[in-house]
Amino acid sequence: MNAPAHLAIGVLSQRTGCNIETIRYYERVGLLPITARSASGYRLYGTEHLKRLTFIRRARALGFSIDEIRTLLKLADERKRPCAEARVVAAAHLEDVRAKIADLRAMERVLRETVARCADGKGSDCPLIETLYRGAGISPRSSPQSRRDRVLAPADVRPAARP
Amino acid sequence: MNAPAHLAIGVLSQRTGCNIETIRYYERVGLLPITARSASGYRLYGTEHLKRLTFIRRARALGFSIDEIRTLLKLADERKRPCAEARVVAAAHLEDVRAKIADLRAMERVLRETVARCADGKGSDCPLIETLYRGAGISPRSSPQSRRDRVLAPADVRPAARP
DNA sequence: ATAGAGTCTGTAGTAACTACAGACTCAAGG
DNA sequence: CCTTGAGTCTGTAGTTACTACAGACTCTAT
Repeated sequence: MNAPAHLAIGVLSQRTGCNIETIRYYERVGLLPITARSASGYRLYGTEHLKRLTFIRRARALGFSIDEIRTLLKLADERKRPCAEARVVAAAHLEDVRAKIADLRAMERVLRETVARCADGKGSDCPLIETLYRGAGISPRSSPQSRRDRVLAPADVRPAARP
Repeated sequence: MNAPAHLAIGVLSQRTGCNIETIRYYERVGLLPITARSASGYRLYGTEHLKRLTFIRRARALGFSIDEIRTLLKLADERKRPCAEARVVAAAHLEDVRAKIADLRAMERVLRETVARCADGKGSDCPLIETLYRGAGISPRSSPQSRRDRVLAPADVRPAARP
């Protein structure tokens, strides 16, 4: 065992690939516990934090939200009958992921077709822009009370943040 | 033609399925022009706004960011050689969408497998939680300088907002 | 005249971070 | 012992694309 008893935040950051500000953020929002501090106020972490943070990062990489992870961690912490409940969380999330894939596939198809028409466009107008202006065979909504933005995809499909 | 000369914001909202606050937001961020106002200060819209907003909503539904739409609109407004440039924007976006699909597929696979193991889990521990803690055949990063969060997907894969 | 709907501005909230500023602390070198 | 540079601290503000108010007007119909 060559692991030291306490790790500084920078070491934890390196070991998990999670940046320092994010670690402090996870503490603020309650995913990581409030740690012991050194005499001068530095956070001190142990291997349990390393494991927990790894868990969090993996779950995030699988697309779980912070809230879902909070639930999962609570279940893991309780260590009683967590399996069924954890499965519910994961299954719901799986459905979300599948819905998202379906939406993105629809986007992909329209984009691909439009870009293709753009590529061999000999006319004066840009087919891409025409498509967006005139609509790709989709009419603007007629019923105002319909809750969904039925252009191509459900209303709640928003692009993920791309910095 | 039964379209009136000016539409109030609420009517524009109904016709486009875009909510009122969002319309004002688009004006603030420069996607919609600053409109004429009635004597009492109400915004007045015409069919050109209706078309433009429809364009914006469709582009958003296809996952274009506000910034990309700004570019697209500028090209459409300029009406000179927009096709090639618009195609570049759309093609880049198409690549993003494809990358996102690939990432989500990877998530889907791991989630599906994990949930399945969870369903027929006869042991005492939850395989889902174990997976997250121990890793799904993926080791925690060793090289600190590697830029990507190589758990399953690139670091910039974040789940889309789900209210 | 008055009720109820529509609209206005401005601000603040959301998710999940990221990016500072300005102050401290720590370890190594001279 | 002092300095230098790296590490860490807090707190606040920025990001994206909206959404949700509060409080004040205005418009339409009865």
